[in-house]
Amino acid sequence: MPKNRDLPALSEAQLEIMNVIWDHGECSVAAVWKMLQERRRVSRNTVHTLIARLEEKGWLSHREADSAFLYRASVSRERTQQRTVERMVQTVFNGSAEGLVLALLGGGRLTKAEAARIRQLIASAKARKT
Amino acid sequence: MPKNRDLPALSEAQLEIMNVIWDHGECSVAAVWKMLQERRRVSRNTVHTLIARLEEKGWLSHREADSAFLYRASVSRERTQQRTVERMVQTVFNGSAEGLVLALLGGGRLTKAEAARIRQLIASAKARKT
DNA sequence: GACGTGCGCCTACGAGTGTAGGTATGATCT
DNA sequence: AGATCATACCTACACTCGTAGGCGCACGTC
Repeated sequence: MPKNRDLPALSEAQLEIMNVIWDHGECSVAAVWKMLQERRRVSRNTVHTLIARLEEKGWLSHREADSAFLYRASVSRERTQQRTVERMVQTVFNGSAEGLVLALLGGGRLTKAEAARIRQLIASAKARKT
Repeated sequence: MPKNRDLPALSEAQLEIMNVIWDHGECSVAAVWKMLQERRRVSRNTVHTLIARLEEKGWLSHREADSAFLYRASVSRERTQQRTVERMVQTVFNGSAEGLVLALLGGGRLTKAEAARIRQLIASAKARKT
């Protein structure tokens, strides 16, 4: 179980793979390939290479089943997301978490409903902590 | 004026450069180098190469002054931050801005004061919008 | 006029990434 | 048994990135 403190950030293509596996649990290469295929054309071998490299670095592990390898994530999506956000707060927002929230709200990309739900999230987080 | 819609994400070293220039306005290579030098050892030529490549891609532009080039950002820090957050919401949080805020709050990295300020930010954003 | 110093520029190199072609092996179908 | 298919693995290539060495030019100093 590698602590993903050590792991560097995932690239976009790598995240695509991880997302599929986080969504579907254990997957064969072919399964991941088919999922990706729905959104963009990519070769099976490309997916294999990406998966193999992710395993090398500790993001995935596999077991053999039914004459094919099933891969599963060795790092949870939640911890990865948290690490990514922390990293971004540091590098892009100079350590200011408020800066990030400001950018999120100021981007003009949020619907009112989203903004409302976010407000509520933060309110309830406060309730839990105090 | 390139819309940074087109520009891909900045790497960490690239962001280091951009942050210096965003903080100090127009800078010569030597100036940026000295700023970075305070935090980590890096060659002047490295800084030059990074800056040149950033200019190639439209993040920076320069003018000549006093027998040296002064570089300035052609994309604002705010828009870059917003683009980065949006990109992250899409790729890491599957389009869910709430997911991002949840990860931010759940990371255990925020002090109570930070959380409070964030709440206030969101409250005032609401006030401005309604 | 020689000389150091600062600066822009060209070149390079190792690592990582995205992409994929080819090969070998084992299962399945006819 | 032979052909087809799925799968894992090896190899490769172009590109980016971080890092830096070295060259040449201009300018001030001695």
